[in-house]
Amino acid sequence: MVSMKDISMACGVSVATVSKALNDHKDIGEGTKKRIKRIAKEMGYIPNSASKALKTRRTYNIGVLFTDEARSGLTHDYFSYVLDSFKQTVEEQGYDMTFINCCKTRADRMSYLEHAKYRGFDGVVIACIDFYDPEVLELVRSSIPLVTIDHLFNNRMAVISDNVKGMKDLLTYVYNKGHRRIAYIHGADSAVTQSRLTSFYRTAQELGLDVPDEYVREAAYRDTDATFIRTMELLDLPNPPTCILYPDDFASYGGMNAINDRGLDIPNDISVAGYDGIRIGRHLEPQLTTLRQNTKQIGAQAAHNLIRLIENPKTTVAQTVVIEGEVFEGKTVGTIKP
Amino acid sequence: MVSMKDISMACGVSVATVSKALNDHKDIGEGTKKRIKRIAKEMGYIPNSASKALKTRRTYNIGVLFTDEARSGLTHDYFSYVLDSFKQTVEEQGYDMTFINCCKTRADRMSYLEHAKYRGFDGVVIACIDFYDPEVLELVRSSIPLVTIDHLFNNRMAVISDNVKGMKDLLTYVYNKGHRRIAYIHGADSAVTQSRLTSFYRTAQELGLDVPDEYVREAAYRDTDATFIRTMELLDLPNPPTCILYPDDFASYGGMNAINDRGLDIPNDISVAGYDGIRIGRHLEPQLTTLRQNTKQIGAQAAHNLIRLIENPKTTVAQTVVIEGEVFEGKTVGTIKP
DNA sequence: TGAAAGTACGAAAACGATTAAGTAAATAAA
DNA sequence: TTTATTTACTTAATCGTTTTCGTACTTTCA
Repeated sequence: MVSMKDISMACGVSVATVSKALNDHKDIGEGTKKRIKRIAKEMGYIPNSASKALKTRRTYNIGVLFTDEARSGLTHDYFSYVLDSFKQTVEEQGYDMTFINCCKTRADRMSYLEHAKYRGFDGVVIACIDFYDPEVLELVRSSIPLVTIDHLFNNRMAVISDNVKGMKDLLTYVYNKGHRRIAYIHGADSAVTQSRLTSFYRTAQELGLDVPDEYVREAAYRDTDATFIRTMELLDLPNPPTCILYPDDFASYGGMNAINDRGLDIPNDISVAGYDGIRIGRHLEPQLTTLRQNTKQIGAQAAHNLIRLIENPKTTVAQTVVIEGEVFEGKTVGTIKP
Repeated sequence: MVSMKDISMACGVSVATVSKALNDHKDIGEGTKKRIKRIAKEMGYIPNSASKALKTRRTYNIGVLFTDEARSGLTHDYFSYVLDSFKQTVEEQGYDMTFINCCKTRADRMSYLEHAKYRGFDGVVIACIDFYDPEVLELVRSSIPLVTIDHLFNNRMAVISDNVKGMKDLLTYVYNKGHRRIAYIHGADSAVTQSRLTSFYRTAQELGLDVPDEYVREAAYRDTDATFIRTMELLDLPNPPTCILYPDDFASYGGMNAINDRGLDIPNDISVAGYDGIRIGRHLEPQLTTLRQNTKQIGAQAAHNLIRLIENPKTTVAQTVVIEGEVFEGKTVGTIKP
């Protein structure tokens, strides 16, 4: 490994001069600077991030915490797209991304915060996680620059998908297609669920829509078995809905299976809509009508805001960015004639 | 940030003693060791990975290169599961995972190898990538411990899904269901494609199966449009196949759409099979028959072998591990009576 | 011509750890 | 009792950078 010392010897200057030349400090002569850079390149010099970090206290490394219950957020349709966009954006800005170790089985493991300090992350992004985990709270209460996705903490930067407008738009879309008996199978309790549920009720009221209690049921996100059962229950109602909204696209297929099993046709006999806009939904027939969340924007905004926060901690106030999605008009919501 | 120096002062010993005590060296008295550890914990001491790496030349950090054409491998059904398993395994062993920066737009970017050296990765894993990229070759020719997934380089460790046996098993399964006119729409050229294609032909021969040239067509992986077109072409043949194999599960849905558009029923009129075993395939109706690759094993083996290589570079020879998948018997391949 | 400014570089300390080598005291062996 | 060994620590160098403070030499300006 060739170091600045090697270059300094090859050039007949001090290491200080090499450092300054490579970092374009102004107090180095043009000629020397050129020469040092040339020799450095010739010798195949690569800086050492560890020693750089040690001196400057900046790692240009961002910690990511994406942890589903069982697995990482990597296998999660929605979050993997968000993460992908986040990654692309931070890399454009010269930052790297390291996962915060979330293996909870090791005896000598560190907490999330300890791990973040250990690695010296310049900032941290959190998503797809149990936000009530004490370790998450510890991290959030720390002084590390941090951005959360789809969850709001006090005085912390957040990027959230606009679930209020999303649900409103989706419900309104369905309403405008003539549906008046609309059921909603929602996900398990969380900030996201609450936003959508509240928006669902409020929008229904605004539209003058009657929503019987039995039309609103709970399932878990991405749980096709749960939505299958809930859907069966809805279909068994004396006055079943003409349209069912699901927690997310993936789970909606469980519901659609129930509907198909009953010999009903989508969208002629009953309509369905998902939430997320996962890729495969656009490639299956009938194409899934859904609220497509803007994962590209969410990831990019989270990255930009986090980096801004890192690079000027004073001027940036904690702010929340809300990213709108849009109704993707597939073929699973049919028109009801009055 | 409390450092060893702070602890040494609080304990009235030298920093060397603190270091040795915390690292359980044998030449520190029991009492002192206990005391130092206690005080360290009380003071909230967290080691500094940068300075540790600087001295020891070990980062306990693994670089990952997962790069699809446009995006990272994060949004790739198969690879995201492999990566998830890899992550879990390395974390259990005390390693972290950092992405190798693959943003190719920055002017001052580093090559993959440069980046790996810069960050001092103890090892690198590569998958889901253009293995002919010159930068990848540079990385492969370097002396960094490295494991590739689903690709074989000379003298490099590799973990590959058993595409030969996989295709053989899948084709044999279909054959045993009575099919004799079996088409194969394969993916674009790559090591994986070649293995499967070769195995397809060889197995066909072993089974005494006639495969007309027009039954074998090329599409791209995960490209539903391509498989849609190829499927239409197959259906237009004077003597169309009774079963079509696809490049992967995702792409198979493009083919199934074509089949449905023709008013044909799966599996009664025609059968299809995918490859991968993506999660949603098991939750859609009809359940997709496919070759389920063992992503859990692939990721875990890659991690274990890489870490073994890192921890004893001498004794470990470059080896290839082949992980078998298994036929997942869904409902898309029907039985043909003789 | 002399003082003030500016330019181009170097010396050395520091970041937070590890580790080889040294040392003093206690213990064991001769 | 003397010598050898063991124990428990310390000293100091080092990893590869960055950065403050000097310093020698030039240039500028009164």
